Amino acid sequence: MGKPSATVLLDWYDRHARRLPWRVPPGHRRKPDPYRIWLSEVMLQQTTVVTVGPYFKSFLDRWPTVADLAAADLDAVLHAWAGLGYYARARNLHKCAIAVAGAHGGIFPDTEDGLRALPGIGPYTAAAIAAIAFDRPATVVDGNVERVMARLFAVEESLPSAKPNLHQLAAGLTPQSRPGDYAQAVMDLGAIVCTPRAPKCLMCPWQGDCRAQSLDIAESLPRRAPKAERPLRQGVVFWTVRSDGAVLLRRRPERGLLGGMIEVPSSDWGARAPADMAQAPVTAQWRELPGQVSHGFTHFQLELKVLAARVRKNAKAEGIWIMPDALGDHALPTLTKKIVRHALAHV
DNA sequence: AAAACGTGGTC
DNA sequence: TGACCAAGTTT
Repeated sequence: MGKPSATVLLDWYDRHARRLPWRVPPGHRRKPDPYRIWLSEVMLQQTTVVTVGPYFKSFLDRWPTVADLAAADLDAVLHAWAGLGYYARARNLHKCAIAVAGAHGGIFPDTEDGLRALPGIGPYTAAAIAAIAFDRPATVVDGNVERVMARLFAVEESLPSAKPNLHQLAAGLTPQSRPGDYAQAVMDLGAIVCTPRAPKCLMCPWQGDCRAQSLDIAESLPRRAPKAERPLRQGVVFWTVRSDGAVLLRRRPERGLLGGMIEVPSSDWGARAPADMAQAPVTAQWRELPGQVSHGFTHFQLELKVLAARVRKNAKAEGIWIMPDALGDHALPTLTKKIVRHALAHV
């Protein structure tokens, strides 16, 4: 079985490359803007191309350069990021913009090590920016590349322990010529042809070099260690409506889950919802709304009952009073939006 | 080093 | 419909 050829893959890429908002088409003379490459790569961390599209365009429209983004309020960035998830990315994005616009004079580092030192840029993103924006022969390894390598070389060891091996196999194929296009080509191959389920091996430019295909085990690779089960957590949220119509929300702490985002005040989330009103933001006549709000996080499933009450115009409470019409002006993550929708529909 | 960290789409 | 997964990083 021959070694998979970068040239063969690049030929395939020249014909099949996806047209993406942040991508310079293959063979194009224009150089990619490192700011756009960085912005897209951070947004694409654990997030699909389809989801990222509109966010990328609105960020670029609003903050065309890294200096513009650095000058923005963190609140505005979190608001614009709302719905994308993994909100630490938005805080690190802002930190990184400030670092680049400040200490680096508005110029992104052009080496993996230099990039790796910036907030929110890990091994994958540093390699991707070095390759795509600066055409350096960095080895770019994301989930697609891991899958492609596991199949090409029929790696039976399971993830995540196989990561170092897969990285080394990927490094052995990385070319000196057109490394940026090559990196995107392997990822496109994984997204279009070498898909997790039902890979289209007959369309693959590397089919003659793929051990997994010759063994007819492509779809079963890469193997993965069983993932931990997601426990169920429960709680109650307090939908507090003031006599002028404003509702009570609050900002979550900067660190941790949904850090810095706006939430509806709630009890702790535990194995069971608390039975008393001890954690209510105000003393009031609480009434339970029908149904509940369910939301899945990466590491637990959440179920929330909604309690509602009306309070006087001069009621004192920790938080932010917001008119329902103005909710769009704030950084509401999807969980908060679900609760708001549920409360508005049932109160 | 293992766990924390969101969300939406797919089959 | 529930499990799986997506251009990972941080602590």
